[in-house]
Amino acid sequence: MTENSAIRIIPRKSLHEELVDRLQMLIITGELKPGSKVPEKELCAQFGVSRTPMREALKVVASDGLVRLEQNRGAWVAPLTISEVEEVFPILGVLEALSGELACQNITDEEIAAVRALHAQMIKSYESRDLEAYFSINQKIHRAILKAARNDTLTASCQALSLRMQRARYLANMSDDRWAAAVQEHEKIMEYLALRDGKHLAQTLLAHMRGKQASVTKWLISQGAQT
Amino acid sequence: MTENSAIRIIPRKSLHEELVDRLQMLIITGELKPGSKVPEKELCAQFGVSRTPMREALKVVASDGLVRLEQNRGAWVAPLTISEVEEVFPILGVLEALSGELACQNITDEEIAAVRALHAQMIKSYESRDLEAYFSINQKIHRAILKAARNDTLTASCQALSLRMQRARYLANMSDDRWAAAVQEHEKIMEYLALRDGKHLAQTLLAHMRGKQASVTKWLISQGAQT
DNA sequence: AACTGTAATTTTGAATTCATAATTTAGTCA
DNA sequence: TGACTAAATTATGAATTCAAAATTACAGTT
Repeated sequence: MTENSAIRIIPRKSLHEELVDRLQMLIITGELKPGSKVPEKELCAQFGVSRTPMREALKVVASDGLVRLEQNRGAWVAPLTISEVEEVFPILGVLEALSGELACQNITDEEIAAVRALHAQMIKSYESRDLEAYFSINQKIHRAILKAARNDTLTASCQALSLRMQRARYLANMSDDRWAAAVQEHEKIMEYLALRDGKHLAQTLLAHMRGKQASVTKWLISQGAQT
Repeated sequence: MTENSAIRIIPRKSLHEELVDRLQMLIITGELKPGSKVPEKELCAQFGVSRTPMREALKVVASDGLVRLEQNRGAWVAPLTISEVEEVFPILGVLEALSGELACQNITDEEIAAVRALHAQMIKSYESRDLEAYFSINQKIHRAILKAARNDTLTASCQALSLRMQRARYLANMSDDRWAAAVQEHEKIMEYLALRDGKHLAQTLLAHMRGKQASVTKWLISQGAQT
């Protein structure tokens, strides 16, 4: 088990950047469980790298809040608490609202058409109750709006915070009601974006985020999560 | 010069955390100049640490956007561009607006009194045209409001983005007009905070940030900064 | 003198090594 | 048996080492 069973050589960017992505993935998908210890040695073996780049990556992931470093006690996967959700969603709300306003100022007709296509796909996923596909396309839509906002810093900020919430969204099933409401909200988002009505788009995105927050919080409570 | 000339042993927290703070300081104060190479070796010698914790710190600072890492070419101090300012200030605007709203919901009478005291000190600094003190107290006020918002994530996000703008604010002299306007805005901020009028406080903080942006942009242009 | 190609040097990224702190295990005694 | 102590083990933080890449210095050519 120590040798070659699951080793993958990583070429692409720098090792530590790649490892940052991998670590984030492991945490988001729940392969590394909230509150558990990050098994530094095993991960090094799994990815076939030494401790140096792995530890560099852990420092970066820690600065994003996905893990916590304890002096002389190593790295721990940050638990996902209700109060964290209550902190992060309002921030994401105002950031997405801003992204909506900026997008309305900058988006091209082609980009609107592309979002419309994604929106149509998403509706199909909803109608066939394909949650996996729905989430994936949903993310693409939000990313497309962010891209149209032409603000890389905003994109980076949103993505860093989204990551922290994603592991909840990944695992939380929406209620039927919430899903229907979310789709309704997306109809409005699409409409205001097409009209380039920044004010209303911002409002709708903010409300959309509040809906998500409520849904995630409800799920967390049902799971008996920490405050 | 290689030995003991300016070596300081660093005890406090973990080396890399301490180094993150030091690096940020060096960049904010302009000791490390925008666009210049980060002299890894010299810094290691200066702080009396090996390359490992220094490089860990650089990775973290890079993820905050203060330095850029180039594959096999080391770390470079991120240049401060006009477009970066135009990206970051609007984000800071909505975040501070949010902090204002939340602060109005949560702030105690004692905290309001403390902010009022800071405000009075700041006015004194203004009247004696002590820019250094003014900036320092100004920051304290914004931090106090953030603290009253009771949202650590918001605090962290604001501080990360503020850092990137601070090196401009550090070096840029305000015009007399801008300074007077800023003080006026702070009067309103104080007033709405005392009334716990979140909506108006948010608006005022947003406008305040727009004023800062304009002032910094103007200065950058006068310096012939990059777009 | 300017240009090009090559060798020496330096810098960088990553693995390894080492000292120390934390944890586990083993052993002692009540 | 169970609590306490001390030794052994392991994990962590940081320094050092090493290979590869980039930069610099330099010789030879025009």
